Amino acid sequence: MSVVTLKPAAPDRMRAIADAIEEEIVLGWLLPRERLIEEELAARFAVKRHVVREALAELERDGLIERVPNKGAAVKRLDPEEVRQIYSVREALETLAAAQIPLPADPAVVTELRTVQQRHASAVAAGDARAAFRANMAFHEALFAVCGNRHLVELIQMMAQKVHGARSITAASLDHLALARDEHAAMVEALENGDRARLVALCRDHLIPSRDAYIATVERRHAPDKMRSSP
Amino acid sequence: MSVVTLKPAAPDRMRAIADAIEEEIVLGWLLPRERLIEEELAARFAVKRHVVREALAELERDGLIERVPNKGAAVKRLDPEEVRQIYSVREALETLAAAQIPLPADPAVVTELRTVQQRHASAVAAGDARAAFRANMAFHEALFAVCGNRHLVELIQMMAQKVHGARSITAASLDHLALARDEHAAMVEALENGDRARLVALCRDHLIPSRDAYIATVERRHAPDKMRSSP
DNA sequence: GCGGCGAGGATTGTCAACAATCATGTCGCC
DNA sequence: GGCGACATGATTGTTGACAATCCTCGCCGC
Repeated sequence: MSVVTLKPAAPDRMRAIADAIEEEIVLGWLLPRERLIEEELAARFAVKRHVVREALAELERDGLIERVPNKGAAVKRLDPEEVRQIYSVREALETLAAAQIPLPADPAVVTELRTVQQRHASAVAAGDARAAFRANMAFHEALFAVCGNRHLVELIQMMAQKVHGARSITAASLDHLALARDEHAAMVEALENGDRARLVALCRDHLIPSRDAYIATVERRHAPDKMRSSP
Repeated sequence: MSVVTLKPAAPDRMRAIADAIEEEIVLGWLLPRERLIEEELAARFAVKRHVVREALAELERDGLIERVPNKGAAVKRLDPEEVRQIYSVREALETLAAAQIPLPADPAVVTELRTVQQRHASAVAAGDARAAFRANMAFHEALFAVCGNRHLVELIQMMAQKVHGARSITAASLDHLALARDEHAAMVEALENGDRARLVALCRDHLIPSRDAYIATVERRHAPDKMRSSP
């Protein structure tokens, strides 16, 4: 690998922009109902509008934004019932994957997971929400990849993406970040000890905090159309 | 709803073309490794190349075709191991959905399912593979929609799509079609009688024939590059 | 005869301008 | 003073042409 990155071709730029927008949504830089206008984004990312359009289409398929014809795109507002359903599916998928992970785990896998987990811990310690988010994604990807079923892993990531718009509450909370860090450590431990029941339970319970935090936040202001401007 | 369908806008045409190509793949009109040329498709469907490009991107995301930059698109060749993994996930998802369907089922649902099922039966009797395929999809969509979790249903459809390229073996086989028809009838019956165990078992076993037929076909000619032209 | 090599054709990727559509604000009328 | 039609501006959707890339095939030198 030397000069390969000079020609990002087509899909790469599109993916890069989609990921960037996704990150801004997760980190709360972009709020629900906020509009995303193609030309503006094209200028910000220094690409042509065509590329932005494809990225927006991708984000719409992933469930992060909504697009109405001739009107534009806006980050999707997730209603609690939808979030509950998604988390229900996530629980099923992730426990299924956890149940299929061969135990005892390969030591190399444990080492790799520990590396990623420490990257996450460092980010949490530094209060770097963006790095924490990235490390968190990397951890889960590496963890579930061990189950051996690539398509199952893809589904898990897909469903995780769908609630990324609901993650801005927990993504910036130090309490939640610290809890996630500890749970990651426990997962690696369970993996190392070959404790399947504990691993499955950890994967299931790991989902609960962010789900409940979002639902609580939304339902606290259960008449969201009452106020229109800042609180 | 009155004059809504007059302006298909953008996404509808794209979806229509994607569906059309998907059908041709499932029915065996388009064989694996066959190339899909944008301009050719644009002419055939009487749309601009831009729309075809989006449709191909969609089909690539759905796992039906493969695209390499600057080289073009071709219908994907599924290797048996991948098919096994997909069916493994499908089994998990569909049994999960079947387990969540409220029983006893709403009579209206049973009536609707019976209607779709009879459409399928008629298509099988007439030997109309295309109509059978459509009715089959409609039946499964209606069946699993009863589980109440929209996102789970989407996942089920998504995974079903991924093996559509492997369906051309069974989609034209009268034996398989007749078997599927009978199994559909049994499912409706189990739904009506509130027999959950039977329903779940039927959903699981319903997947087996097409999976095994494909794997057997591929592994029978386990040196697929030997012959290049028509048999 | 055989392998590198370059020209040509086919196909995809990119671009900028044009057309269609929707939201907003303004003016005239009741 | 309120309400509706209209003009305007902002934004998206579409089109055709242009550029970059890759594969095929024939040619030349060895």
